[in-house]
Amino acid sequence: MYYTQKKIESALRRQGYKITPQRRSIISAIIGSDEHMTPNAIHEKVHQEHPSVGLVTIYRTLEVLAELGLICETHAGGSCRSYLMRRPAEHHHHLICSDCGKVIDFTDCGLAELEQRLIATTKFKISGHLLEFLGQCRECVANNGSAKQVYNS
Amino acid sequence: MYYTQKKIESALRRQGYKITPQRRSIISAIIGSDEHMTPNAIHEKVHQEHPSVGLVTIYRTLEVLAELGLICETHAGGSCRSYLMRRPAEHHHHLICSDCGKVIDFTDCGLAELEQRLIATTKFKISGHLLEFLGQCRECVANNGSAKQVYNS
DNA sequence: CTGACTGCAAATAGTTTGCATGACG
DNA sequence: CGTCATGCAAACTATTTGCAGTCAG
Repeated sequence: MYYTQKKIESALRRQGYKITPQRRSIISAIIGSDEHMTPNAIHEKVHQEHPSVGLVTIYRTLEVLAELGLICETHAGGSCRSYLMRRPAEHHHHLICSDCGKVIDFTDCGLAELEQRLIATTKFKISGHLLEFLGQCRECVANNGSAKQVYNS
Repeated sequence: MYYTQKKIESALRRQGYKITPQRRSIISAIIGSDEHMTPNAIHEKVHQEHPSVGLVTIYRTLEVLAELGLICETHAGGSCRSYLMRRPAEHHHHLICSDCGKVIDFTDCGLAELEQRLIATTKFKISGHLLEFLGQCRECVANNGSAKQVYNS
């Protein structure tokens, strides 16, 4: 279901990109995490094994991975910076805990009908959609109090 | 339906904020535009009338307006920087042209059922959702060629 | 009057680029 | 071996903050 280290590496190789220890480590860091990660978070994680890896390399590797569609960006909680996460091969959306950052994927958004209606009424050529639910996971609800209202619902 | 200059100003006043010519101008710039605007775009527009207004003031005013829920942020095309737009008072979503930035609002997303299902299966406390369709409007389809695939669909 | 608002300049944070060196294939 | 990748430093862009003067209420 999810991409494996192997699959990603062979995809890279197939596209003429070289496999370096740095890239291996970056890929493994992304795959090994259940949460969205900022470039910075990835850097810290990679740094533990390979202290010499620069943040620049993270950015450049992420660019390549995103280009090949092996990772995707999301927009988590309040801040709008680009977050990245491992990505299942198929269409999916996210349910994000705004407290701990936990991400749950789901695929059945049932928006096809709405999309058709929008196309009919607006004559747009729709290329995709972004759907994210925000909230608090059970653990964070238990720990804190009420959820912050992040987006209008 | 949409906030008017008057309503926004009285909301500000009610909260103890002062109405200055700069703020008036910023509000009017946002209200007067059909598209999402970056802080920079707002600055340019405001600058035409009041050349002395600094970008800093734009940021500070936007912060206040967002705090009071009078404007909202969105995530347009590829780039992930924060964009802002006028905001209807009620629940709505956006259909965004990734070429020209045109924004169409719609309110009937029909996601309530999905939300209930997610709550049931994940035990999340869901505080809201973000739904944006990306594509090209009729004009841009006519002018260019095929749409770029921005988000997975 | 007085606290809130503004503009400037400087500080931050995040991200990108140029270049010489190093390593994958 | 040639080419692509890396690391460093510097450049850039977007945004925030400190401060002294100004203005709305």
